[in-house]
Amino acid sequence: MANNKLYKGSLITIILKLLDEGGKMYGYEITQKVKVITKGKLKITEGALYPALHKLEADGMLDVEVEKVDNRLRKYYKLTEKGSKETNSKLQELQDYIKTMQLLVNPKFSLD
Amino acid sequence: MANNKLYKGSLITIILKLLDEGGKMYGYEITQKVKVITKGKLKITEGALYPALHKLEADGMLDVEVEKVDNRLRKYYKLTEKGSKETNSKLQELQDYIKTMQLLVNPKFSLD
DNA sequence: AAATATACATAAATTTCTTATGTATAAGAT
DNA sequence: ATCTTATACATAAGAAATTTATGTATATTT
Repeated sequence: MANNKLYKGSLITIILKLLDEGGKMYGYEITQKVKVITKGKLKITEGALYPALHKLEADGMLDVEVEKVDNRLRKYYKLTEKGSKETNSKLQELQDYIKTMQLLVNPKFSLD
Repeated sequence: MANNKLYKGSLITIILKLLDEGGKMYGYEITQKVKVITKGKLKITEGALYPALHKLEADGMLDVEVEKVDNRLRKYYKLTEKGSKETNSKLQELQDYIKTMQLLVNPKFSLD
């Protein structure tokens, strides 16, 4: 993703949040959107993205709708109700993670 | 660590930062310190911690010093100069990660 | 005509962590 | 006295997420 191991574990959160905003998106579109938003700093690889989308679908988080545009296939994904709840949960986990990490690395007060 | 996949990839950063503050610490001490600072939210397991310490040592980030206290063994680790630089680098990566993730999940402005 | 972009997919290998297990001493509880 | 918990290290099997490497196919740009 970015030669930065901290992104490990973040892919599902990113996908869910983009779908939460974007309404419905297809895989390739997600990779491009992430590139634009992060100004190229973060690149979602296909080898990570597609299995992640398949897993989210299998877990009932996403619904799929296949379309053919310019004779090319697109698989549009959108959040199910379950996926919408999961998005909120994942975003909360991200906020918790950030708070906890800042506790660990920003020792404003001595805690001994 | 916390049933939150976002912590994946964070262990090295946590260890390095604690050693940066603590001067020298031994493994068990690190697990306890993390528990205290995070009020029990984050627990470093031994199965993750010890291999991580060994790897950091092998990579020249840490120096070891064995001590015997109350007839029990302690392996004190401290940052080498290389490890000190790596700490700064890892902390920068954490700030970058947080900024990028906030860009992705806090769409203050429409970017289309 | 060749290279790049769009659009999907999977499989082997790697990395990181969990879970389980093992050894050994010290301290606290019953 | 004995059992449990705490202190202190260690490793190995398995799981999960991702990287890297391929593969197919059509459209667009050079």
